[in-house]
Amino acid sequence: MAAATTHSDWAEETLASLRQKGHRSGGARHAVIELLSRQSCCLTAQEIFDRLRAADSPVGLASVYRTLDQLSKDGFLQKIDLGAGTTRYEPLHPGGEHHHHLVCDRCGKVEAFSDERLEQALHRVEQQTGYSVAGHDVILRGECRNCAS
Amino acid sequence: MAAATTHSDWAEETLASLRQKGHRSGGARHAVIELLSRQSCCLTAQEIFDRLRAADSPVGLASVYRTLDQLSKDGFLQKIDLGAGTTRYEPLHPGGEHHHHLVCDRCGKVEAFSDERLEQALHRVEQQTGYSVAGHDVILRGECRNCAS
DNA sequence: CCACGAACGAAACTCATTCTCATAATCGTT
DNA sequence: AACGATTATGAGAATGAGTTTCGTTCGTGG
Repeated sequence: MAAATTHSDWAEETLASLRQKGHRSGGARHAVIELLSRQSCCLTAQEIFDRLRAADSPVGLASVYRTLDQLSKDGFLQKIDLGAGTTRYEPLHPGGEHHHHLVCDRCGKVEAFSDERLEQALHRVEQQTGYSVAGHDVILRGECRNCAS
Repeated sequence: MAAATTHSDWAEETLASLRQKGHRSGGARHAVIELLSRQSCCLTAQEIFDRLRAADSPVGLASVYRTLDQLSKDGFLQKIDLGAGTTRYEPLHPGGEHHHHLVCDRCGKVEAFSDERLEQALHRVEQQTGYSVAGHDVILRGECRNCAS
């Protein structure tokens, strides 16, 4: 695989980008980025807030949202809306694999999947639209193996 | 074309299904269904509420949500979450064409598209997951022709 | 070390959606 | 056609995610 970024790489690159853009390094943003870098699955803002509270980094909820918003705009996070009324966020590894999500409507479990042919089909459609497509979201809904039985 | 349902068919089938399930026919639900049947593009609950208010059918917002929820569960409506914080709904024509959405991040415009190869790729992925997949959502985001210039 | 301005946190606020509950309407039964 | 059981409805309160405001804190260049 062509140099997929590791978790700590992601945090470093993200912080470096912020520094380069002239931002200062505050404690709240650093804590959010550090927490995100250690997660592979997607988190909600509230979960991030709660976990940082439970740990030794009492951040404000507003700072969590500010950070998530900023990182999403800069392309370091992917916003994922699974339809449950809360947005989820997960690190986006540039050059790393691109994946989508599979949600169990019954138990709420979320899994990731990726498929090259699907990406190709999406790419082809994106060309045809006439839009300059910046990205796409794909969500499959159904029942997971456990719930289906 | 292979018997795609017409708009009024959709309303009739939807009402028939409710009757068959032992529901009574109230005015609010009927008004919501009737309004939806006349729309091809997706609407938000608030838009439905406002339009019915503006017309001669003063329904309660709770009734709008109740109806939308019920019809979604029964498979007559598709819930569409475009990420703007509000859920949209549109009639689902059984046997009719299945489409997805293209959203302009700048002006908010929504267009529909459909692509057979994309559906095939999705279907193939769905088989591989091990889930019993009930449906899928695909959203393409970008800038429309107007906004890109 | 200072001053400036960015980053922060608490709390008020917005807005979509859900809940509660009293009232009105529907429909099978008489 | 009236009755009664029960469902549908609507107003408004409640919830909860996300945003805004604003005074305070803190990082950083000078």
